[in-house]
Amino acid sequence: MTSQFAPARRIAHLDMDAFYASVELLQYPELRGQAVVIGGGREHQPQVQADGTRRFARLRDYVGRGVITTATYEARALGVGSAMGMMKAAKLAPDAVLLPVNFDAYRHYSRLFKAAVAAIAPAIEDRGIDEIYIDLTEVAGETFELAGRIKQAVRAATGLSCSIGVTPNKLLSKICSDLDKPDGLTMLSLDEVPARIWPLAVRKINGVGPKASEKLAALGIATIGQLAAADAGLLQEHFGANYAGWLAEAARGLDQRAISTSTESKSISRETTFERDLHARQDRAALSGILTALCERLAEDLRRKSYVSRTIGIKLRFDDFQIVSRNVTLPRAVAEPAAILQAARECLKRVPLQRRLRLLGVRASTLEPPGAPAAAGQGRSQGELFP
DNA sequence: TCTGGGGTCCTAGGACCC
DNA sequence: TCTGGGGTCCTAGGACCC
Repeated sequence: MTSQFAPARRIAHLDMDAFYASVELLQYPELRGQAVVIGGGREHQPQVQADGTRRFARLRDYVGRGVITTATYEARALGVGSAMGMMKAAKLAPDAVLLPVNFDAYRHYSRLFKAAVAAIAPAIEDRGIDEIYIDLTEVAGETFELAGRIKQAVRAATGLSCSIGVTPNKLLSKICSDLDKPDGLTMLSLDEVPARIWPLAVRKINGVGPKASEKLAALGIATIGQLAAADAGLLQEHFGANYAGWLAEAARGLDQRAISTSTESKSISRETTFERDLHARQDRAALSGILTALCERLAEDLRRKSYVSRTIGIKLRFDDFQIVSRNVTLPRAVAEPAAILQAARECLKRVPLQRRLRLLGVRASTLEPPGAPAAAGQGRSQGELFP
């Protein structure tokens, strides 16, 4: 794709610092400097006391199956962090302040920071609520000054800090935004990859997760530099041609992916983990109520986002954490709760339900805008087969 | 008393079509 | 009596990410 005439790309990755926790600190400034974790449901709201001060729940008070979504840097110093079960975290940091998630507030600040960036650099790829890629290639200005201006604009719009990496591609920028957190700004060119990227753990590569890094470790490959030096045949043997080829490119800091500005969803889903594991027979009524509620919420999501869905699926997680899914593609797209529920029930019939269930989810995929003509050649309706 | 909820992409096999 | 090479659509599972 890169022609010899194309200008060198300048891709930024911007990551908000401890985003959920930082938004909470805007509302509760008296917690600044303390260990604070965000997680759980609507319980443990701060209580306003008679003298006007607020009383906060502590991590030790938590009972349930929630995980931490974000922790302040003070809390991270105690060994707790994202995705850790809160019961486990409570052992490490019982005195940490516990706040419930407040997605409405996070979405609000997410819109604010993205709008502030878009006013400077419009080519933005959304990567969730708290991070974006920005293509600065066509934006006038020297890179360091430009990145500083973006950080300042984010702070002015939200009162929050962020960390930015700027490099020739998304892969390196993602790594670099994490190198100097919080409030960091890291720039890197391709010829700096050996000195600054190769010493890092392979896990720092976006796309190398727990499974792949463990397999690599077993091969004696711990750092990105070792990955870059690894034998191509060896990698292919263990990871397949596709992933092995990508690993080798990534280790050299090469990545041609363009910024994607599309906002179309591929699927929409709702799921819930029960307070206690449920059995298909003994807890039939409870499960039925939960399934109905999930379908209603999914229908509401579809309506709000103006989609109809041709494929409805369910997801179950059993008490042993095994996940199974079933889905069905319908002759025509649906969005009504009753139609979703009917399809979900059909899917559920195809799952053996011996074990207790921990989680139930409903998913809508093959999304279309409502009223769009059915895509030609898709599906095989009885009507077409037997005119 | 481990382990949330919302997503994307990839793989692999089978059905079916030309 | 057997052999093709595409291609799309669909399902289920898994890795990974925020």
